[in-house]
Amino acid sequence: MRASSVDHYILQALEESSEHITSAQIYERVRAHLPAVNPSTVYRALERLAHNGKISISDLGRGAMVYQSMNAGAHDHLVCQRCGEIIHLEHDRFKEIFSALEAQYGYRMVTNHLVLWGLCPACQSESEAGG
Amino acid sequence: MRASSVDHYILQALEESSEHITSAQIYERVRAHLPAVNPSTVYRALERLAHNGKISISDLGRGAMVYQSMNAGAHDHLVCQRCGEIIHLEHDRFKEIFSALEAQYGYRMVTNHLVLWGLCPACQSESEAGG
DNA sequence: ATCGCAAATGCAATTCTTTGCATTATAATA
DNA sequence: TATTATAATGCAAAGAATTGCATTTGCGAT
Repeated sequence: MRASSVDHYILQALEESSEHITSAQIYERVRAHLPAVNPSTVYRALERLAHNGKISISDLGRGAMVYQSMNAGAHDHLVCQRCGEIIHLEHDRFKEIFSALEAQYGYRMVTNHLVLWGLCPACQSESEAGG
Repeated sequence: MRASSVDHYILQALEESSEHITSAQIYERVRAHLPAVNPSTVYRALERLAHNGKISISDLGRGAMVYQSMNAGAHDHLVCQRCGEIIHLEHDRFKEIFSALEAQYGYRMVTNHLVLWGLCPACQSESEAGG
């Protein structure tokens, strides 16, 4: 496996940002160091890093995938399908199930930024009113 | 809320297929009934149906979203990040956690086709061998 | 230093999905 | 029937992400 400076700057961008960031944001930050870098290079690097367990990719319903370092503490998300509100959940909540799955299927669980969808209290009310 | 024949044919296509199907497959089946229908109409209908809790949308890593009827029994997926193998999980496994989340946050959980990522036994070996 | 291989990259094209805007269809009301 | 409001649609363009292919780069072996 060869090191890549793109990988380095991507990881740096992810470590520096406390929140999940989009590929566009990552691309901008990489470009600050490598002005001529191509978007596809960044996408490929992101895919490679995810493949190797360095980062994780989630769809939080923002229209673009968001990325985070695996070094950041594992946490999960409860997202309102309507208004997009995001609640962060302790990953410990799922540890038991994940362990059971690993034991049962021999899988090594990779997910540590699970996304659960629901309707927040406010949007439930609107939902009942509107149909 | 107005009825739409597109909605009808989409639901029909989903009920007829035991497995998750892609938007392309759905589009083809709707077009069998409405030859001139536009892709964006189908995408919008899919979004609408998901919004109204009739169907669910999942990314199973196939390069395109897959769709399923909410009438199909709730089940979740354990997907190998490398080879794409899909294991179906009983949704009951998560019922307890979901109930706890609903109680704690007042959310109504919508997810019933959760996707968990991992590495299957075979791909773990390859992973250790290859780096 | 040179050679050769595999990984990484650039570029353009393609695929998948969403969005803006004008138009059409539907249902309720007058 | 005519009117109005809202939902659904078509079309084209934009956005997000992936892919094919040729080129370049980095590393090890010679």
